[in-house]
Order: sequence, then structure tokens, then C-alpha cells
Amino acid sequence: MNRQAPTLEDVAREAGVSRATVSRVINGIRNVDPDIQEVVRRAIDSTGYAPNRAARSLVTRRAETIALVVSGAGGENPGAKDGAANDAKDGRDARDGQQDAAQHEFAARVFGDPFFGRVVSGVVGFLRPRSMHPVLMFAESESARTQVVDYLRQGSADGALVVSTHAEDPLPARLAAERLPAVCFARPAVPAPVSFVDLAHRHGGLLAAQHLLERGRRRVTTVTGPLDVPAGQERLAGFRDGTERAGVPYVPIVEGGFTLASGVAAMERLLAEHPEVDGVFAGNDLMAQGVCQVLARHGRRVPQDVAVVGFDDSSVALTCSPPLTTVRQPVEEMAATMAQLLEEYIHGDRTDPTSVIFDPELVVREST
Amino acid sequence: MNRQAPTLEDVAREAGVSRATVSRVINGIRNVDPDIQEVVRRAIDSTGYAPNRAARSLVTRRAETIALVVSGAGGENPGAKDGAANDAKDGRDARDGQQDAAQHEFAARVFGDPFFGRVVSGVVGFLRPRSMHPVLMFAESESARTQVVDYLRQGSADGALVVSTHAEDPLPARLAAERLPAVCFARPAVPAPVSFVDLAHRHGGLLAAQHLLERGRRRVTTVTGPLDVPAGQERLAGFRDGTERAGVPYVPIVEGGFTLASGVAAMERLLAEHPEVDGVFAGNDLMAQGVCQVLARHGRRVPQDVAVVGFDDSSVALTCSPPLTTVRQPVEEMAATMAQLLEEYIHGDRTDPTSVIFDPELVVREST
DNA sequence: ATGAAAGCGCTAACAT
DNA sequence: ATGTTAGCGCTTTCAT
Repeated sequence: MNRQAPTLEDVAREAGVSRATVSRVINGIRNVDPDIQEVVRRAIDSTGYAPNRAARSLVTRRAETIALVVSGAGGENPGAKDGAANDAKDGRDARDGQQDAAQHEFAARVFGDPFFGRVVSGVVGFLRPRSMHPVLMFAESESARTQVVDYLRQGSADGALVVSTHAEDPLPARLAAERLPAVCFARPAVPAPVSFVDLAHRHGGLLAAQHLLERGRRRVTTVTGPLDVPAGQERLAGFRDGTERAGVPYVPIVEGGFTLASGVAAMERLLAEHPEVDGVFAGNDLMAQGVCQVLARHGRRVPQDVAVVGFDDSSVALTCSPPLTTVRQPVEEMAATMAQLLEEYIHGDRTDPTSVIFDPELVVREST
Repeated sequence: MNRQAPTLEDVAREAGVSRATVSRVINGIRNVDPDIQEVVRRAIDSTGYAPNRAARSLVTRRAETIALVVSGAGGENPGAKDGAANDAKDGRDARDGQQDAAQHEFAARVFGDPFFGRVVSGVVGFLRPRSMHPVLMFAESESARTQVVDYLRQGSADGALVVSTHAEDPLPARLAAERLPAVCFARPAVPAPVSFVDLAHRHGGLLAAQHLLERGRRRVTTVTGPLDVPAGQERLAGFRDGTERAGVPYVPIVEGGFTLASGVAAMERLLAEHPEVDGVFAGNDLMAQGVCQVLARHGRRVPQDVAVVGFDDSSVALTCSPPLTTVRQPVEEMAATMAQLLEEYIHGDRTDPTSVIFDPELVVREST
């Protein structure tokens, strides 16, 4: 029942060698006689030994863990109770319920976009071969951000991968100020000396415009992402580059929020104000799906009457009807690169903030 | 530059007390003079002390971390399907690329269903007030399962929360065999002495049938979930209970796989073989969405021509057009309960396998 | 109420 | 090539 887990000492005794030798075998250090290695290995098996991570971390000063943080803006939640000496564990009250509800909503929005799953997948793809696994944290409130910072300061994780969902997110700057290893997905809207991977959004917007124009569309319009974040701004800027170069005089725009609902609302408005539209560039696929829904509801055929271009090439681009022509963002690859950069900082192979920019690619399907 | 992180010793010196006293203050242990507490607290602030988690874990024998595992079936080569193109960069070979692709696909499927986000949200809601955060792991292959078991055996996490996506998933049984604390979402299809939270699926299916019949539908049919998992079987069984009681002679069924695409395919077939259908019960909301898409494409109005009932009450139930009448599964609450059960096992407050069954609830919207 | 001291299991000098 | 030994920073008896 309560048999203690075997330790290095036990294995050493079983193998008739010292702890150090066993440690060397386990950590794959050379200079160990092959015969002894074999004996040790057998002892490990027979004892069922598994190295104790806490003990190892204590001496190596490394948790071999990284935090994957989904952060937002948002100020203090009503009911921030943290701090070291924290009692009142039980007895959840109305505030907790409120906080839960807010968090559930945040989580629903985050997971509602296939984008986040791709980030996780890319990160896991990099980490797992290294026997590492991400700790998932939400940081949508002030107390949650404090938890993230504390988590890192305690050495529970060696660094953070940050995916922001809001422009005003103060986390990247906080992490930089604390000199904690961190890499962001996308350039933070709040300037901070922090590393990030990003996409050449402007180029992506340009690709969308050029494609729509090549398809002969002239009454083009765009449902943008949030214009307080660089991705939203730059995709729009690129789109305008394209239309201006082609001499398209006027491009109506409506700002969206990267959600399906915002895409629907934006397209309703666009259609009401500019019924002559024949091409739409949506700031992401989720909004593009909303755009298609609205068009269908209004009896406009896609692509015959109106061509639609999305952004991301997420799974909804495929499930959308019709399947979306979209600007592909290599999210998994970008996420893996984030993790790799972070590892380099943690290992000290790198010290100054860096950025890696990926190039988008047009994927043509049936919506154009 | 390289200032070491302050330790208990530093704080103790600063406060003019012993390490033990500082430790007591930090851990909220009584029997410490309030004045001294204050002094210590000030010293903690002035030194910027943060307790080292590894050191603490080493003595408490607790990681204060739990693993959230999304597991599937699959042997060693989960992605042995068709040869996807892959590059061989920095040491990684074709095999890695294949594994990555398989994993990305697995992740996409997992995150494609809003269900998983709700699980995460519920778990985080329980864990976060306790300053804990889940480590996210995928276990879709044999080696990945081994990693999970090792992770727990090393004490990197105190227990596992398991969400299975396949019937043949061997993980629950493995964890039980290793006597590692674990709680599953839903009863494992492979019997194992392991705790779980679940829904009264059968009752849910019954609710769906009764509702459809109350709406006057008689030509009812169902797109089931996978029939090798209990949830799929029982939802169907409950639905049949309802139709049989009402004397409906024949209920055609088509088996789906809980995915949008499978819902589409199933409904296409159903409509071809049973064009007279006037009511459909889908095994989950995602498939219900597919059902609605197919109906729309065939010019059938929902709910006038065909009524549709989903299952889960996930976010797609709301974004679907029309919004879905569905059988609500309180996923967040169930997930939080999972975490709570796990905590009880970890703390030794509980030892034998337990199950907690939640009741479903019908949510009526516009699809009926 | 506070302090002294003994480890927790491991790695990494250093010695042989 | 292998063993000895000194901690890593913390909690927790056991004294006082």
C-alpha cells in the first residue's frame, strides 16, 4: 500500500554502486562502464525507480516546465484573494460564482476560435519530444496576472509563452519588467522589450486584396479585426495598399472583434449600407464565416454574387460553407518557434529580445 | 545582474528571526506573535521573497500540480495514414513530421469541439483559487501514454484528470493499475477501477425524444454518437425508450462520430433513405449543426419542416442557425467536480473509486 | 511562541 | 571510471 517510492539510494544499493553512478547513467553522462550501465539499468527496472522531479529541480534550478498563458486585459476582479498566507479555501461565495462566470466566458471565447488549439498543438509538438508539457494559465484579470508572475518567480515554470487576446494586455510588459523569460505570440500592442513571433499581416492583407481584384471584384469591402491591435491594423493597411494600388476609389470598412458574432453584425451593417458589395475581406476566418452566413440569409451567393476571403486558414475555413479562400497563417509552426525561442532564453543561449516574422500564404478554395 | 533569488534564510536574517518562523508565517500557521508576523511580512516584501516550489515539494511530497490529459486510443504510430509531406530540419526526420501531423490533427479535433474548452474552464475554475494550474497533456499514442504515467510517477503532478476521446483508450486502466490518482470525464468504455463524473445520458436521450414527440413529430430519427462509447450508446437507448413508449414503430438511426463532418454525412444519408423525416435527434451539438446545414441545403426549414435537437448545449448550440434546442450537459460543473474528487484522493480523504452522475436538462430554443 | 537541526532526493564538484 | 561529499531551499519534529 504505502510502499515508499524507490530513490537513487535504493537503486544504487541494488546495483552495488554509488548514487553518483546511477545518476550518471540516468542522465546519460559518458564515462560509465557499459557493463555497469547495464547492471544499473537492470536495477532501475527491478526497483521501478522514477527520478523525483522536485529533488532534481532543486539542484538544477530548473522546473523543466513552461507556462502557456492566455492573457487578456481586464482589471481587478471583485474578490482577488491571493498572497502567500491564504486561508478561506472553502466557503465559496457569490463573488466566486461571478468570477467563475467571467472566466467561463473568457475561456469560451478563447476556445471558440480554432486558433488557440493550433497554438497549443504547435507548442506541444515542440515540447513533448523534450519530455516537457505546458501549464495552462488564464490571465484575464489583475489577480490572475499576479498569479502568473508569482508562478514564474517561484520557479514553478522556467518561462512563459503568452497569447494575448486584447490590446491593453499589461502582462508582456510586466514579465519584461520582472526579467522573466517570455515569448509572445504577435507583437504586443503595449510596447515592451519582449520577444515575439508574428506574421507579416500587412502582406497578408495585400494578398487578399490582390486576389479579390484579380477575380474582377471592384466593390470590395472589409470586416476588420479590432483596430487597437497590430494584427487588425496591419491586415487592414495591407488590404488598403492593394486596393489603392489598383485604383479602387473607396473601400468601406467595419470593425469587428475576431468573433463570429462580430462578423455577423459587421456584415449586416455593411450590406445595409453598401448593398452593391461584390467582395469581402474578413479579418479572420471566424468572421468570414459570419459574413457567409449573413450573405446566405440575404440570398447572396458566394462566390457568384459576393466573393469572400478569410484570414488564418483555421479549421472553420474548411467547415464553412462554402470552404473559404483565406490567407494562411502557419500557427503551429509559429507556436513551435515561440517555444524554441523561449528555450533558448531559458538556457541562456539568447538574451536580447528577438522577433521572428512569418510569411502568410494565400489558400484558394471555393468562396472566391 | 545575477542577484540570486532571496531564500527563507535571507528573509529570516532581515527580520531577525529563524527560518522556521518565517516558514510558519508564510504557511499561515498559528502560534506566531502578531508583531513578529508583521515584521516578517515586511521582510518578505523588502526582500522580494518568493518561496521555491521545488524545495517545498521535496519535503511536502506534493507537486501542487495536476495533469489534464486528453487521451485517445492509437498505438505507437498514430499517424500512419497517408504520407503527408514533411521536411527534415535540424535532426528531426520524416517520422517526427508524421507524428507532428498526427498530433496536430488530434489537437484540431479536440479543440474543434467547444466541449473541451468547457472542461478546461471548469477545471481552472476549481484549481485557480487554490493557486494551482493544470498541465496539459495529449495521450493519443503509446509513447504519449507512457509519458503521462512517468510524469505522475516522478511526482511532477499529483494526479490526473482524464478526458477520453476514444472507446479503446487504455489510459484509465493503466493509471488505475499504477495506483495513480485519477478521475475521468465519463465512464471509461474499457472497465477500470477508476473514479469518474458522468451524465445520465440515457435520461438525456429520453428528454430529446419526449420533446420531439410533444412537438408532434412522428417521423423521428437520430444521428447517434459513436456506438462503442457509453455516451453514444446510452443517448440512443434513452431516445429509443422515449419513442417506444410513445408507440413510434420505427426509428432509423445513423451512427456519427461526434464531429461536424460526421453529422453532415449522416444526415445526407438519412435524408436520402428517409425523406419523410420530420424530427432529428443528434448525439451532440456539433453534429446537430451539420444536420442543420444539410437540411438547409436541401431546402428543408428548421423547425417547420424538420425539428432538430442537439446534445451538450455547447457554444455551437447558440451560433448554429437556427439556435439549437438541446440537452444541456453541465460540463463546467462536472469538470470542477472532477478536480475536486481528484483533490480528495490526493489528500487521502478518499480512497475507493467513486462516480458522480449529473442530470441533463432540456434547453428549448428555435430548432424545435 | 520561537529556534536548532535533521533531512527530503538529487546533482555536481572534487577526490581517488 | 567511480565514489565521497556538500549542498539546493524548504518543512517539521523536537527542544526550549
